[in-house]
Order: sequence, then C-alpha cells, then structure tokens
Amino acid sequence: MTTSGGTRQPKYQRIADALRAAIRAGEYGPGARLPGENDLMAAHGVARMTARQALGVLQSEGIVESRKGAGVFVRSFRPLRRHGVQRLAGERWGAGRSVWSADIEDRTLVVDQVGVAEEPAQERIARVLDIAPDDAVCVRHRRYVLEGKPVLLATSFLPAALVAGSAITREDTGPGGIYAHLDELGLKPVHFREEVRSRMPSQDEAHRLSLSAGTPVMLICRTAFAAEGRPVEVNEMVLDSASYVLEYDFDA
Amino acid sequence: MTTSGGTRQPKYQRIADALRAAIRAGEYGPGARLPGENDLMAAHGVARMTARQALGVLQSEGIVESRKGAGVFVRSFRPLRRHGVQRLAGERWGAGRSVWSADIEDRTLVVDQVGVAEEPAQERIARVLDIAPDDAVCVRHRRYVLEGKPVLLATSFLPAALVAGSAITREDTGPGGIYAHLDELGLKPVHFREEVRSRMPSQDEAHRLSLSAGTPVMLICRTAFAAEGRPVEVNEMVLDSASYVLEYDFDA
DNA sequence: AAGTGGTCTAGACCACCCA
DNA sequence: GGGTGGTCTAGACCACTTC
Repeated sequence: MTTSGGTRQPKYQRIADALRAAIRAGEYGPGARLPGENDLMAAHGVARMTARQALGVLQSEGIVESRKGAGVFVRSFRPLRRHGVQRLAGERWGAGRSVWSADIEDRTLVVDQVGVAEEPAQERIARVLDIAPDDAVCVRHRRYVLEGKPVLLATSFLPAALVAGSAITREDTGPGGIYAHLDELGLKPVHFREEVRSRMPSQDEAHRLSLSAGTPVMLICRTAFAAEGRPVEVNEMVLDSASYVLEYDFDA
Repeated sequence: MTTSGGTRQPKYQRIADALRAAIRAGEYGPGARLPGENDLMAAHGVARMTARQALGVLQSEGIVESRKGAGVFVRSFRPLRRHGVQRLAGERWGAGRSVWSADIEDRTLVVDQVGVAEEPAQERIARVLDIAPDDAVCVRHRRYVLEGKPVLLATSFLPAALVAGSAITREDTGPGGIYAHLDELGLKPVHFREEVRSRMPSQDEAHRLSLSAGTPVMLICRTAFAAEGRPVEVNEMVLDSASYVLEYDFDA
C-alpha cells in the first residue's frame, strides 16, 4: 500500500456527499436551489458529465429534483395520513359517505379520472376473487388528486355476476361508494386484507402520478370479504410514496 | 419537418424501451444476462455513455442489476410475507387466495447483529413515548438476515426508567422477546400502531441491507401501548422492499 | 488475458425557463 | 438572450470477473 492509499472514492461521490451533507445541515432548505452543473464544474474542477453524475446521485435518492432550464432544487414532503383500519369502520360508509371522503386533515382528495369496464378476469384476479379465469369482472378505475397533484391510482375488480345491473357498473355510483352498494346487494364487506409492497414505478405509473426521479410507489392490494369469507372486491392501489403515510392500528 | 419526423424520443429511451419490452415478453427471464454496453453500442450505433444511460434507466427502475466485470442481469423477487395482525391470519379468510400466492415461508430469519445502548431520547422519539426530551431511553438495534442476505434493520426505543435493570437492557435477553419481558414488568403491550412509508434508502441503509440500485426501502414505525394507552416501545424498522410484502387483516 | 462495467474528460447541440 | 439541465459523442484508463 502506498502513501496515498486509503479508501478511494469516485469524484462524483465526493461531490454528492458534500451536497448531501450541506442539505442535511440545513444549508439548503426545502425548495432551495442547489449549485448547478456549471457551478460544480468550476468549484471542483471536473467535467460536465461528472458534475451531472453527482447531481444524479441525489436525484435518485429522492432528496433533490431537477427542473429543465431552471435548476436543481431540494424536495419537500408533506404526506397524507391514510388510516387502514378505522377508515373502513361500518359507521362511516353506512352513513352515505364514500370511504375516501373521510380522508384526512384539511386537504381534500378529488377524483380526477373515472373509468368503468367489463372485462375477462386476469388470472391473478380470478384466483383472489375465487372465480374461473376469464369470468367477467367489473373493473373500476379512478385517479385521485390532492391540490392539483395526482397521488393515487385505484383499480377495483368485482365479479360481474355479483354486481350486474347495480350502480356499481355506472361511472357515477351516486352517494355512498362501492361498499354501500355492496351492502344493498347483501354483500356487505365484513373483513379486509391489505397487502403492501413498494417498488420503483413503471414509466406509465410515473407519468400518471407525475412522479419525479427517485420516488418509489407503494402498492396496496386490498381484498374485501363478505360473510362466510366470500371475496367480493379486489382493489389494487398505486400510491405516490412521497404523498402518503399508511397507518394501521390493532390490538394484541 | 423531414420524413423521419414524429415524436422525438431520446435514443437511450428507445433502447431502454426495447430491452424492457424484451424482458416483459420473457425473452430474458429472471437471472438472465442482458446485452452489455459493447453489444448495445454495436447494435444501435451509439456511444458508450448512451448505452450506459439506457441500462441505467432499467437499473433505476429496479428490474435489472449490474455486476461489475460480469454483466447486467434481470432481477428476481421472492418476497417474505410479514403479518401485521397475527391473530387473524390463516385459513379463516382463505376462500380467496392472496395475490402473491405460491412462494414463500419455511425460510428462516436470523438475527445477525445486536446492539444495546442507553441514550438521551431524540425529540421525535420522546414525543411518541410521552417522556421529556433527553430523558434516557434504552435503544436496541438488530439486523435480520434471510439466507445470507440482510433484509431488515430494527431499532427499538424504550423509556429507560421503565426497563432499568431488566433483561431488556442486556444484549442477550434470554428466552422470550422484548414483549414477554415487558409483560413480566407489568407493561404487557395490548395495542399497536404501525405507520408505513417508503422512500429510497440512504447510503448507509443501502450498504447495511446490501441493496442494489433501484430498490426502495419500506419504513415501519411501530408503537406498542400497554394498558391505559401508555406507550412503552417505539420500533423503527427499515425493510428491503424487494424482500417483503406486508399483510394487514382486519374486520369492518 | 479478454471482456465487463465504473469512472472521467472535453467537447457539442438542443429545449426550456426566466428575466 | 443568457443560463439551465438533457442528450450525445469518441475517446481514455481502471478494477473486476471469468476463463
């Protein structure tokens, strides 16, 4: 080992580390503009691509966001809180409000896009709903927007045989939402299972949620069960992870 | 506009799209090796950095993984299932299977690293535990490993005043976990709250969990409450999102 | 030893944002 | 119009894996 030895670190990492430390120290607060590519080239004596790579590190860590022609800025977060358990308490959807309208704090979620279709069930959906593959399912898609920014994509699947002719198959379900209508059909959901994952978004998801680089999505797959364990709905949700905190309360 | 016109797309995106489509079509299965930088340069007539950028897109989407000196490979996933509410898990609601059926279980989690310390409480911890800032807390850190791969970092915080002298303050707690010992102290947890988020990992987290690029972490902050709503433990967990599916079961 | 991905340079042109 | 980030080139050397 020579005198110079030690842990060799790439230049772009050193630059990224310095910027990250400065951000953590509060030198650049939320929304602040970072030194640009030209600044970094001059300050550290590196080529353009190296300065870019340094900024790319922070971007893919999700702590920084670039705006074309404007600069690189520190991101800020103010997540919504989603209550997994109480939000589905019977009182709430019995009273004629949609479950989502129970959402949260002083900011309001708005449904932005709605689509309803009848399709043959994909295999994994058929398995969960306990129906034959290619049996028809009612597919309801919605996008939710918070203060102009899309934050949630939701797709519900219901066995078409159960909901044929009901308001569930129409774009505007009227008051109460899906669960109130299932109740009217004698299919009141009494149990729920939610499975939560996280991954980086597909291109399509990133586009539909206007996600900036370095922002993962959370996936919630919720299955609603009526009496006797009969699955009546599968709801696949894609959430902007920068906009949500999920909360689950339960007893030992 | 010339004959070539149309929607202008960057070359690296076109290349990335082609590779992604090939992977989705099953042309490259899990673990398969993709065309390397040199292949892409030749096949598409682009410079090295452009080929690299294309592969970088897939890497930060988490669907591909590069191994230095070896190549770029399609990633494969086999997540563990973590049951948030154990008492309700099982066959009771088993009429419909879960979406990620097949896989899992029978693989064992092993604790890899343990550390115990007494420290002044950070402000956010003090607030949750309902103690004064800088009151002493017992901090227990653990890392869990699944088949050689670290998948979970957990840090527990308990008010030092409650657990002083008990086995909880020792590295080896002996038989039974923390909750059994809390029970012996008359502080049996009867209620839990879990808050779930997701984001890209810090450098430190990525290193301790051996995460490859494009892999977010899930964060679970669990608070345990004893009788009368008294908070007795806060457990902050950092999970490799590629290794976990969280499941929550609850009644309406 | 040959091939791979990782780092880095010194240029270039473009589209976009803001003053 | 001047500055910004986004794309792209044609080279180079290195550390690493694989054989």
